[in-house]
Amino acid sequence: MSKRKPVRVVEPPVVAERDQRPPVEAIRAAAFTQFAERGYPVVTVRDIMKACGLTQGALYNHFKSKDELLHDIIASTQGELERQCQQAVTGAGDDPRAKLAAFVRAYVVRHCRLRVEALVANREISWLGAERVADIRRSRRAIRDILVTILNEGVQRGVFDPPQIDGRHDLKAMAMAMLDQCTHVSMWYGPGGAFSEEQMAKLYADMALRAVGAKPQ
Amino acid sequence: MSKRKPVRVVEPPVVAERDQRPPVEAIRAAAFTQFAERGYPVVTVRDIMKACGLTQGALYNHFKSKDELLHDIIASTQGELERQCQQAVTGAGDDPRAKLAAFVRAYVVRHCRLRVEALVANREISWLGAERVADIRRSRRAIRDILVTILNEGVQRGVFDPPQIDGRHDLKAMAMAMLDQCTHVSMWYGPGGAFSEEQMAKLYADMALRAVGAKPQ
DNA sequence: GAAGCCCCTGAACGGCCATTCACATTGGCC
DNA sequence: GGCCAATGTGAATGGCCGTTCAGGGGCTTC
Repeated sequence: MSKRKPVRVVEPPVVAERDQRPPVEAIRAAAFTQFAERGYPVVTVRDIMKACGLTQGALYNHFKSKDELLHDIIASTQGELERQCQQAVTGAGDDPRAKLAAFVRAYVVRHCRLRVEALVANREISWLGAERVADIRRSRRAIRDILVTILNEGVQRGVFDPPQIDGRHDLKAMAMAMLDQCTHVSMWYGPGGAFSEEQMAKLYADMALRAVGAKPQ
Repeated sequence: MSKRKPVRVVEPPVVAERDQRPPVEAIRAAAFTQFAERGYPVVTVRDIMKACGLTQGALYNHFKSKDELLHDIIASTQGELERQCQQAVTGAGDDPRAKLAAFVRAYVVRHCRLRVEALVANREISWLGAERVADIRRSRRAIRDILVTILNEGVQRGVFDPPQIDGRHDLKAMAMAMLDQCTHVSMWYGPGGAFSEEQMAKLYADMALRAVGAKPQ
């Protein structure tokens, strides 16, 4: 009757065959799956290593600590996300409307396609030690700032007419709102549904353009 | 060098004076704060009880388990949220535009004002055992359905003209998107900022109305 | 065939976990 | 004053935790 740990639905991993990939990758992969299914604090080093056919001690030949392992996983998806957002915007030409649409579409497609990666990056980030969390936050701010810049341009050029509160805009809040919205598709979108990733992305881009009051192109 | 637990930024609680309120409430309050600051799995029963000036064993005179304690906390805020949403809508008259605005405003004001409650309810829910999570999910679905119903009415009556994908609506997806957006104000809104809770609520209501293509009233 | 390196093993360390239980201590009521 | 229920204590139970480290294989390179 003494259940020692909260379990988040899924049971610990069975023993596995030794993963054939290079050990660092095998460990990363196993940890990723475990963190996604059960959450960082209840996944033990032993669980992770068992899942790729090694023993506890071997982890420390490849990572300094469990914490570093988590950071490694989150940082790599976060970095790729930032790159993709930047790329989408620079490839979209000069019109703020096109930039906004491209940004949202890229962001949403990614969050539909790499749901699990997004989930881990967003849900487990709070377990990172203070030093290791800093660069992830920086990247998030950078992404937000891309969006804020687009909104600003749109307003300056008169192609966006966003809602005001007492005569003032709050473009930062709007950017946050949009990002929250787009980020959390990953929490409920399933590929089995009636709409594809691209259709979702289009829907979200439409909503974003409407929200900022984009003038017809 | 053997840091035993991930810490989520904040240190365990110092010993506290015995809380003067009735014990159940004192425990609930202490647990709530601890869960909010450090997260369910790393908060120990000893931590909670120490924070309200009791010892571990006493918890079990008031709750069956740590799990039940968490459920108790989440269920009470979730219930109140559901009630407030319902109330806002029924008090808003007949026009779907008014209903939508009222819903969003109530939801956002609450999530700005009770940020921490929202945070705990959303972040820690995944630690609840399968049996205990069911009624929370039911309540969430109920809230979503209120929103879907409003959107549906608006479309039927021709006062909403939401974006389509390949000629079809996806009102459920739109409802989810709006809820995600509104829920996560609680993650970054701070009362020190330039805008009040009510101003935020108005901003979000405006965005929602624009997103669904509400015709001018 | 020796040396050096990389990688893995599994025991060991010091400590903490949720829950139970025999045992006080209270305070109201006869 | 005696009884009872409610409530609190803190030791005990049977574990598991992240990390370290001595020991040992199996490579390559001389």
